[in-house]
Amino acid sequence: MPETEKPARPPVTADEVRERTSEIARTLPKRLRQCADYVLKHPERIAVSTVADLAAGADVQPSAVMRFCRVIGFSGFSEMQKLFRDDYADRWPDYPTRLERLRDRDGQAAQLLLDFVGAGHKSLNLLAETLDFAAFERAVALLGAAETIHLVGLRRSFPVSSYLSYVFDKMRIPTVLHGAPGGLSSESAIRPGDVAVVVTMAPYSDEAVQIARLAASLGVPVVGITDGTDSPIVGPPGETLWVREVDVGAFRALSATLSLATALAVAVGAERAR
Amino acid sequence: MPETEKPARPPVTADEVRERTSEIARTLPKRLRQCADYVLKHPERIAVSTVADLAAGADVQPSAVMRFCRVIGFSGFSEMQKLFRDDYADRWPDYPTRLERLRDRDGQAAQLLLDFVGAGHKSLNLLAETLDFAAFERAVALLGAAETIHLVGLRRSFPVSSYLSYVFDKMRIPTVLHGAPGGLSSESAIRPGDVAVVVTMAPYSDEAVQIARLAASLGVPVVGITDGTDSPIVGPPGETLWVREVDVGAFRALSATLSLATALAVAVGAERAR
DNA sequence: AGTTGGATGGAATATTTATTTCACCGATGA
DNA sequence: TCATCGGTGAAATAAATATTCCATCCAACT
Repeated sequence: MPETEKPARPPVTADEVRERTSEIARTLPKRLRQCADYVLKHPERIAVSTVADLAAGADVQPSAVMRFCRVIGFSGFSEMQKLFRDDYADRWPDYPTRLERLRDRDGQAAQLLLDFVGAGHKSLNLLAETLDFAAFERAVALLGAAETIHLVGLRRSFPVSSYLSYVFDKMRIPTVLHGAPGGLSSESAIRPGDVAVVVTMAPYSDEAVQIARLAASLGVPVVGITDGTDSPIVGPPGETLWVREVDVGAFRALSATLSLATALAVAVGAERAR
Repeated sequence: MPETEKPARPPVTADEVRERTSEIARTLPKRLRQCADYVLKHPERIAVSTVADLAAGADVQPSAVMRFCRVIGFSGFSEMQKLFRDDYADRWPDYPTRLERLRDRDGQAAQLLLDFVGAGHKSLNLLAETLDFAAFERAVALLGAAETIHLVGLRRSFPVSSYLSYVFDKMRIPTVLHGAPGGLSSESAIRPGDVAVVVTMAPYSDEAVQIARLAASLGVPVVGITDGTDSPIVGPPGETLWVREVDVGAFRALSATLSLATALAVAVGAERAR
């Protein structure tokens, strides 16, 4: 028996709803198809309508609308509507206020999580506002032309370099991941024509800095992702991208750094596809 | 006797609401002024919020919001909301707003970065709004009492487990990181009294699932971080935490997952400090 | 200090809205 | 022709939400 096409998971963006809807619209029975057509035609109504309004608009019964929501993967109309409302509100983001509403949650640990979420929002904003986009574009060009990309990131930055390694690999771009815990040193793999991405945050790790120096001495440009002007990797030919993470107590998440790194990798992939 | 300032007739456009509001804001008592300020600052919220939401945003009681609606000239909140909902539908599609942000940015790559930042924001919201906080607290308690914590995460999830390893290490909590690329299998290190944290996202990696099963068979509880109800690690004793990431094209960042993981680790550290 | 009147918070109530249920319909295949 | 089953509509129920009410508070005035 063939697996059912029903998605186990509800969509997370309005776009995803549109996609799924148009995908399955042709296969739906009459009334559900009317719902689908209406949703495709008037997506903006969803955020501000009731089930009854929507049903009237699509010329069906409310229960048909409910069924439609389920077919798309939601638990019901409310869940779908929430998505569209958030999507709308996201254009005027005001995350602090939104989080405030969740504040009076149960325990300590829950508070902490909200703190990290808040810090993540702030870090992302900071990134979007302060990033040197010109340098970012140049870094993309540089990496787009590289033969092999060397990824360097230790300790706190290791998740970043390992994620870069994963994303590049998925796009079939050759990389070498340096400094993996317990891994062997692979510094000798650095050759002219390559480019290195070095991620290091204060306090800067000696090994990362050394690999950066080595690369520079071989004429290999370094794309640095770092967090301060006093960073030791500023200087050698290449580009430097600054990110700042907002911290929670003594701890810092990686939201901005990882978003930057991911965008960098995907942009490089797009660049190379041409 | 001077005419009262109360308009007998309700406003008929959203603009009119704004005008009246800013006109009388200074003359209003404290709570009503808070409402006025909030409405002026976030007019877009009115169409998609409930009275309770608005009240929370303005930090007043719902009844204060009701009074505010009356002061402006409406019969109640519903009447005001109706006005804003109609207004909202008229403005659709709101691509201009969206494009505006994008247009003044230089190139494609910058574009992409902003997309990832946007996805990050959404993912964080989704996390804050949908996380099962009770399960989160239970997971913290579980890990707080563990002897050794086993961290399992491969491929896309490896950055998460390696970051957990870093954070736990910083707090001097003993962990074993499994499945490091090129690392040796350390499954035999799993012993009763330990707890495992298994991070795996669709498509689920076999190895991660197997380690989870092994742990379960040894009576070691598993704290699962995963993204779907059909995830194979749901089931064994322990807790399951669901996270969903909003994606950009075919790519997905890790903002929410990493924030959750970090918060989990720090909360466990705090728990143990007691 | 005592009185008064508006302002406020919180809880009770009314209303709207979402969701479930179930009986019926109509096509499809035996 | 009859049984079956997905699809459908309508009405019942559950849940969320708006609205009202009232006891209490607070500041201004006597």
